[in-house]
Amino acid sequence: MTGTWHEELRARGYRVTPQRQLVLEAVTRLGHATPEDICGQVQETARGVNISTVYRTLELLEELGMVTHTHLGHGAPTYHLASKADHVHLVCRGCGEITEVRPELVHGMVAKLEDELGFETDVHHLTVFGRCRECRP
Amino acid sequence: MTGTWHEELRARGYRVTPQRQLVLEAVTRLGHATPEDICGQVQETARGVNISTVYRTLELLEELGMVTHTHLGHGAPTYHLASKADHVHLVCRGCGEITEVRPELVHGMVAKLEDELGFETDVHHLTVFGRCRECRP
DNA sequence: CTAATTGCAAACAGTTTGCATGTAA
DNA sequence: TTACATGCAAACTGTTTGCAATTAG
Repeated sequence: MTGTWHEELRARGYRVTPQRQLVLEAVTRLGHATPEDICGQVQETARGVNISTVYRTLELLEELGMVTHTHLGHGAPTYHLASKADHVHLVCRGCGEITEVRPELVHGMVAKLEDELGFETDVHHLTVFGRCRECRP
Repeated sequence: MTGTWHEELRARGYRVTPQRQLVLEAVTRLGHATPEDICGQVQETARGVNISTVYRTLELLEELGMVTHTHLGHGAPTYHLASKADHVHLVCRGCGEITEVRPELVHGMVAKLEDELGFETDVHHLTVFGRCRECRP
């Protein structure tokens, strides 16, 4: 598994660096992590990695299809492993709780957008804001 | 119609100021406008209104339920009149086109989230990213 | 009058960029 | 050896805040 993306990077003319490995490990371990979270995690594990390197690496990993990001609130976006991203996010405006739900719950909507408009939904990036059971009026 | 929200403001101890009227007019005229767009529009119409006043006013109007905002991309959020906000946004990652669709298209999803999880969806804030017919692979 | 509101400047968070230095291949 | 990557500092965008001056009621 480790070798796989090393080849992928090299095949495209990119290099495998310790920083890139550390960032990917941090995304794997943390899930739903902001660039700053990732930077912090990496700095604990080892020597410092600059925040701008984290941004550049996340951009690269996203381009390679290994990670994806979502906007869960007002601040920084959060990053996931793409392989663990098969869910939709619910964000409660009351308590701020983030819930991951099965993508089947939105299949009806996705099918309608497809049939009526030819629009292909990016389900992994979908975030639904609202109020959870506990926070409803 | 003009008088209505003036009363509303005063009743809550807020004041009706020229700046607040101009910002509301700009939101009405522009639709899908960022704070900066709104500031620009207001400055054309009349004497300058500071960007920080625009932010403070939008916050107030949102609290009063007169406007809402959505995040349609990476940059600044866009503001609408709440009375014209009864739609869901589709954003195409290819051409950047923003489409407004009838909220009925997502009623199935909303009902499922409600039934299965007790989650109340904020439909007006919902933005679906993906690819439009023209930009699909 | 006087408390709410504004403008301004400064602080702030998140992100991007230019460039000299370092390093994977 | 050399093109790619990093670190650093500086610029930049979007937003918030403190405070003195202004103004609606």
